[in-house]
Amino acid sequence: MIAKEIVEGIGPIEGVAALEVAGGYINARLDRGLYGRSAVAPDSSAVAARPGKIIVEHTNINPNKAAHIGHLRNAVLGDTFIRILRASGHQVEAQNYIDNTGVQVADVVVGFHFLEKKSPAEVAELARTTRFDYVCWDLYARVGTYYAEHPNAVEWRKATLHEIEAGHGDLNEIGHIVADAIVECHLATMRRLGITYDVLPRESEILHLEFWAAAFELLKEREAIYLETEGKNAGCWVMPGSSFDENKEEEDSKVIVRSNGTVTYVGKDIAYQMWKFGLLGKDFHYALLKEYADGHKIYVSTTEPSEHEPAFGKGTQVYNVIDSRQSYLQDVVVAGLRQLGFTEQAEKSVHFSYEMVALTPRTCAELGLELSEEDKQRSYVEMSGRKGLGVKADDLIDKLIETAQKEVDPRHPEAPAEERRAVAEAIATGALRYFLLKFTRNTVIAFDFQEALSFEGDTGPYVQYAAVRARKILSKLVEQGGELPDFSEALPAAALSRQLADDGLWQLLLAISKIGKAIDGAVNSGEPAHVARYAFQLAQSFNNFYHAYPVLTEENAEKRALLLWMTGYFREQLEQTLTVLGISVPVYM
RNA sequence: GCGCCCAUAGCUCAGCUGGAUAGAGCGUCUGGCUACGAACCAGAAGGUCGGGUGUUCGAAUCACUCUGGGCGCACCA
Repeated sequence: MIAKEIVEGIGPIEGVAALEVAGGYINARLDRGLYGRSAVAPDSSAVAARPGKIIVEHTNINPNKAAHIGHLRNAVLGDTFIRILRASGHQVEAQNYIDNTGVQVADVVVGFHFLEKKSPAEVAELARTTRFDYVCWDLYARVGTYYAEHPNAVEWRKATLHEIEAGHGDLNEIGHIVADAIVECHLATMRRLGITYDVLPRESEILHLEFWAAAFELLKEREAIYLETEGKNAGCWVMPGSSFDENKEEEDSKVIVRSNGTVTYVGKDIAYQMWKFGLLGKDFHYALLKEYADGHKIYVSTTEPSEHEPAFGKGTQVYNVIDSRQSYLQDVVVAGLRQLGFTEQAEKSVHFSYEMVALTPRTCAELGLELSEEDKQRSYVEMSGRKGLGVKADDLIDKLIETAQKEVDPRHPEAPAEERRAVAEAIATGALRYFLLKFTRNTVIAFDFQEALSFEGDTGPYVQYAAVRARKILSKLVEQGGELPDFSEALPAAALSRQLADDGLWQLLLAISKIGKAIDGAVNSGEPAHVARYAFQLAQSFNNFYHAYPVLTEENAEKRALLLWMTGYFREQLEQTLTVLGISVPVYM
């Protein structure tokens, strides 16, 4: 009733062909010719640059062992979100924090020095000649079991941490050899997936440049923390529980400085978060760590100035890609900023959280890992670096390439081996990135080899395949001596109106033109999975089109022009979407 | 004990700020390759959205509650 009155009273709208009443709803039918025309001959599609700089910190792997699939989820989420932000016009800085002086590195040092009795020179030799991140992976697990059996061995860790902090001695030297070598391994692993960084801020510089001291003074001055005089935390500087959770009381206070005067992890993190916003009053110096063939440079923090050092930090918004298990600590960090009076920055601090990657019992069995009866009943089992329980990133990538190669080789026996290898790599990394992105962030991924190695259905290769098919149609056209018409001439609004009366084609056009919406949605919700989902739907629409509308054999000239234009438009939009996802399109499949 | 998260088809997951007959993929069953290459497509079967109460014209979506899972809650990082 009301709907009918509205329809009758509203009058004609530009671009809308008809309004219909349907069971209390009003359906607007777009003018297909006009809509199509705006896609064939767009006015201007440049994305406007946005003010400010967004810092996205991700990866952050302890440099003491090989990266595993949990780390990959972090890095792929972070890297993709960066690409999404950049696609929507933001200036973004990719940071990867390196804790090269922490307990995890110290434990591997303990392994080399106390268990294996190796000198720094011998460790350096190992780093050069072996699959070092794998060696450390095993050693770290060994140290873990050793601690469990010899509780006193924790003294070794203490001694090691002490030397590393003081900055001298064999233990310190081994620590830096290990951390530097493992960082190189991680960078190489991530590079295989197209992931890179702008700057690597390291804990060693945070320590030597005394970032903490500056933050400590400010925290005391603004009374964000106080010296506890009684109870279990007597002698410690603590942040009251009420600062980060209104339901908390004094007894839930968080220790920031221990009674022995050393700072806790959270305290250091507050100082670091302040630096990211340019609030600390201190800064790093930088050195060029590496430069890739494509010109991309990665800088690393240093204590001494060098020539031509770029400026990092001073962000207006900060995303910390950290798994959801650390949400409590992230809350404390943000509360620290707020208590210091930096309310704006506190609001611009986003814990970009995601659930862990666990393993299915079946995958554990395939890896030869023994599980308790209890674990076998679970739907997934948590990974543990300390126990050496996990799937190494490079092993998984290798396995994916191997699997892809088995599909590629028989399809293209005549192609050069090198080219087939490149195709297999594109498929493997596309499959992996897509697999990690298709789940929304707060879904626990129960990793399963069979599922991850699949190239059919809702997978990266499915999407790549659609893109390859679109390219193939266009290249076949040229091969047959044809050429692309000038669509702006060949497809005036009237022609589009005629051709788009076909619902199948109209639906495809609607699907293709929604990329901007998908990206905006992903930015607003912080959900890269939206873009992955859009890519899949787009590929589905195209595969459908591919079967329903033979392009090159179409005899009606106007329709053929439309089909060719659609193919090209699809190809363009899908490739753009895949680029945002960090997935490349192989030359053939 | 307190806090956060999750529960949707046999399995794995979507479902954005509540809106029309709840969607994919896998698996199962039927069909489709002398081809713009089937890593594909078409079709079928399969769900009282964990239970309950409430708010609303309207709830998978919001609130409360119960049940069953997961993860946190150190002078560890």
